[in-house]
Amino acid sequence: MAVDCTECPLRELDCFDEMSSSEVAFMSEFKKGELNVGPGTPVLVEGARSPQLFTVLRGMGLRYKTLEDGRRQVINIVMPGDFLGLQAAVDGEMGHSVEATTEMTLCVFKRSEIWTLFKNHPDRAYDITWLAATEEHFLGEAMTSIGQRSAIERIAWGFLQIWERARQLDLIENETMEFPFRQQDLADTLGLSLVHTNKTLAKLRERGLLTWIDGRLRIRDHAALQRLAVVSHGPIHPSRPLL
Amino acid sequence: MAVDCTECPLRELDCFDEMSSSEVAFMSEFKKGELNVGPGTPVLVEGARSPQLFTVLRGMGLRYKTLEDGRRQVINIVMPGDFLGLQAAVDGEMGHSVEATTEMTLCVFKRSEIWTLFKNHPDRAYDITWLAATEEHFLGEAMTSIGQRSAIERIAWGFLQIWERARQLDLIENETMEFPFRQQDLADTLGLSLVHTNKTLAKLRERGLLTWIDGRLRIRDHAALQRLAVVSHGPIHPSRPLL
DNA sequence: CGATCTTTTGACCCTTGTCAAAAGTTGTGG
DNA sequence: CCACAACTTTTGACAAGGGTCAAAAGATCG
Repeated sequence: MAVDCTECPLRELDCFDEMSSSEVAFMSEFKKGELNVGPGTPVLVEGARSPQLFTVLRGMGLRYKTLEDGRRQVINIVMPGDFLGLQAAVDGEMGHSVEATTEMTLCVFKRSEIWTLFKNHPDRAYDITWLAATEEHFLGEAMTSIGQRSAIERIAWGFLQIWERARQLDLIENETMEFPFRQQDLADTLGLSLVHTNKTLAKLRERGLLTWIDGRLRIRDHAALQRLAVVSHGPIHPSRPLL
Repeated sequence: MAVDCTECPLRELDCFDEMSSSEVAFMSEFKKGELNVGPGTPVLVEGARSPQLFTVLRGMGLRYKTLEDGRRQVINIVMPGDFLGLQAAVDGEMGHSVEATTEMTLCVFKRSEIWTLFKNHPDRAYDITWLAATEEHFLGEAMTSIGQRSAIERIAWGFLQIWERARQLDLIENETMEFPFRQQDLADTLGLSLVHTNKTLAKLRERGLLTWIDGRLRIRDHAALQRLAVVSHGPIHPSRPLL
């Protein structure tokens, strides 16, 4: 039932690094199994210790933090290839929660073996650090969006990010991609209210920049969105590690 | 002139992990020298490759990103013990810039040796990952502040963070700490305008929660600030690695 | 003692948030 | 297959938090 790392469908993609056969062999051993969860299932919980680490094999979800009074900030959108639980692995506990939005399949690793990994597989350890540093990079960009951009700029920026990731993962079919989130999720991602998000979205639609119907997103004018988003120098990584 | 790692003043602090003598010996070798820079000096530049990595030994600064039209988002405040340049080390280039605000002393490491570190010093490699994961954690919190909190909540939250870090670094003297930034810096950190930051700051002062005079900050009512900031569960780390 | 930078104030108003309700969707059980 | 509950999207009206502009008041410094 479970996919063996030797035939991991993600590894085929151009956006992921090549892996030597010994690396693949090690990952096969490191992988303890697969977890299948349905929409709405919490995968990791803020503040909790998790004995497990995951790599998303299939499906989408959200990472988020909640304030005591219920306000929620979505940190980012979880897509295939994302590595989950690193904070719990090194820090002891998670700084945010992760929840599946669609049905989702995760490769499961054992947290306690991460130390072995560092000791015996420096190349893989380096990859983990790469991922952490890259995530840090992304969060800096996201912070800049929320802190500096106007509502319409933020939404344009957000969709460009999502679109680019989907493109790399080959998730775009017929010019559209699956986008299974609610407007509320988008609002919480960008630090906007639901109502204002809705109205701003309408403007983008009216201007013919994008459509979002039946859970599928379509970018119709990429260039115009980029202009709107005031994108800074965006060096897109050719490929990244996969765990 | 340069401080040898064996007598690193930071290592004495409770907030940093103990280091074995062999670890110290390795760091001594890893350290290539010291860099002394004055206020306003750029240490790392967004988008640039840097052949060097740094650990802040003394002084304060800012990490920030700028948009093409000049808007600036401060990612966080740089304090002693902070490790700078990881993104450039693994990614090739920095996702943000770093600038010294006060005079600053930095320990200098050679980027190219980081791979040796991963190979021969898994414990130190693990520490680097720990730092990256913890930074990620912090950025998530900061994003939540900017995205969800009101102006007064953000400022309260921000000062609490800064105060806590200063406390750990034993930087509080006479109930006050050095805080060498401008209101504009604070505004750019929290995603607020200068004017509004100024007015909100005045409210906090009037309520007797804090003072900020002559570049020194004083928290007068810590509990009230925490209530204002709607702090979520804040597990403070007993100690962290130092590089 | 100007020149320059930072902080403070006041006036004004625009972007975004809040409230409320209608309209559209989806799913469930009878 | 309909009816109803529950959820999401859309609209409109209104309020306000926070932004912008401009200028005065304080600092800093050569």
